[in-house]
Order: sequence, then structure tokens, then C-alpha cells
Amino acid sequence: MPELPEVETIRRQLVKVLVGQKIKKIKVLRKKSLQGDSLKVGGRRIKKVERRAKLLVIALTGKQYLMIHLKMTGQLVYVVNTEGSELALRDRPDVKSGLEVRNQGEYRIVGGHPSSDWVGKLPSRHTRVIIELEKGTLFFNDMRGFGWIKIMGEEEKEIEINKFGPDVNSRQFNFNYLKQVLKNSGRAVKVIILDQHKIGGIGNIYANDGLYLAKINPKKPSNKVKEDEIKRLCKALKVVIKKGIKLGGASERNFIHVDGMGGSYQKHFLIYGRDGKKCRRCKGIIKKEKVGGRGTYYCPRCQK
DNA sequence: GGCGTTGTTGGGGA
DNA sequence: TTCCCCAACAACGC
Repeated sequence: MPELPEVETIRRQLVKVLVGQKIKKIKVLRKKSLQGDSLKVGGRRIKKVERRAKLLVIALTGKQYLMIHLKMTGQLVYVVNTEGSELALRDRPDVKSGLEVRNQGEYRIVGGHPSSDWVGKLPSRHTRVIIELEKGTLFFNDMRGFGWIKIMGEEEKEIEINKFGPDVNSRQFNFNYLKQVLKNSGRAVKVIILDQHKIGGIGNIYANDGLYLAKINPKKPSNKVKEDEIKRLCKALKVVIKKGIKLGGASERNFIHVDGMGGSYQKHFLIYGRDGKKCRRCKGIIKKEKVGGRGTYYCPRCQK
């Protein structure tokens, strides 16, 4: 599910509600969803909420870290214990969606995405881990259960983080870097830009949209991509990622914000999900096929 | 009801 | 080493 813009949206919201709070207790409802000793983090305070590629890194006092990967369907939803939350719907009469406080301990997602089957009270049937804090509760929901939370020390965290290539929205990711990455392989360019060890943060949606914006065929062998194309691709990837962040990510399926609302990038897809429709640029018919096992959308007419 | 999808990623085997 | 395939899992649409 979540790619860089979605995870970054969550990070920004978590910063607002979590930093400074002490973790009281972690409840593990599904063992596979939390690795490490959850007793280790009780009583520690949250210092920072950071992100690397699609990974959330929550720094605690005592050099302990909560690493969270949402994989396909992970969600983080925060609810305050007391009434009067800035995130609760009742305090935001202007907002038609979000988290609605019902009775004590009962909440309902009003907006988000219509397919969020877990509309209802929290914890839902897909809640895997519950993090109890001083002022509120953070629910880790994950329908398919691929996502995880890992508790790590400093060293382990560094190792984990250093596995990623530079984030697509960072300075280190530039024309020269992308050129280096692409020249070493004859695999499809789309497969290469999805490799988190090479570039951090790009997922299927933004890969499709970025390649379209750069007018590059996703199947083109990466070492055949020309310099002017690399230049366009570098810029295009940054553009679509930035737009994704600005719009709060894409709530096409399961992705929702920390307050239960949805993002809106799905209304601005350039090519993702548009198979059979006309290309907005050249009126060609958009094709869909598998590239590297992933659904891939492109316009055969203007993506050469 | 069955089958093929789905925004991720790694492990196994060629 | 590199690359391809597939599993981990649940729900949805046809």
C-alpha cells in the first residue's frame, strides 16, 4: 500500500500527536505483527518520528526504536483517551470525514476510503497491535498482515536503515546518481526504480506515473535509457512524489491518515489504473501489462 | 464458489 | 551474483 508520500503523510501527523508522550503499554493481538520485546519500550518517551524510504522510525528514550513497515495494508490510527481531541470529528465541524468519537472507547471512521471494511469501533478485527500512551492510543491495523513493528536498539536500527538507497525526494537522489543506478542493468527501468536498495520510497503507483510523465516506456532496459530521458525521469519522479505528499497520499484502497481521513492523489493519477482509456497527452489507448510481476500502465504511443 | 487482482518485500532456486 | 517467481494474507470484482 503506502509508498513514500503515504508514509510521509502519516509521519507528519504522528509527529504532532506522539512526540513527547510516554508509552504506557503495548498490546500484541497478533504475534507475527510485532517482533522484539514489547516490555522493553514501556515507560519510554517518544523523542522523534522519522521516515526512511517507506519505513517509519520512532525514536524512544534509552536508544530504543520502534520500526514500522505498513507493507500493503497497514494503517496507523490515533485516538485520544479523553474528549476534546484536535483530531476527533466533533472538534472539526468543518470536516465531513475523520474519526468520530462515539461512546467511551468506541470510535468510527466516517471518511477515509469507502472500502475500509474496518469501519466500526476500534480495535477492529484487523487491529494487530495497540500502543497505549499517556494521552491516547495508537492502533496498528493490517488487513493482510504483511506489515510489522520491530523493536530495535541503535545498532540494529542503523543496519536496517542503511540498506536503502537515497530517498527519491532527497538531494542525494539526482541525475548523476540515477544514471549510475540505471547503467548497471538490462532489466526493465521500472523494476530498477522500484528497488528500495537502489532508490528509497518509490512504489507501483508513483513508478507508473513518473515514467509516464517522463515519457519513458516502463519495459525499456535501464541501461538503454538515454541521458535526456534520465534527466526527465529524475525530475518526474520528484514531481509525482511531491504532488503525492501535497495531496496526502493516494487512498485508492486501504490507505488512511492517522485521523481516519483519506488522501486525494487517487483523483490525480496520471496513468495508474487508466487502462483502456485515452492518454491525456496523445489520445493513444493506455495499455496494462505485467512488468516484473507488477501491474504496469503505459501509453504505447507516447512512452517510447 | 473459483480465479485473478491488489499500493510490498524477501527468500529460494535457477 | 543476478534475476525470476512466489509466498506471506485477506478481500473484492467478475
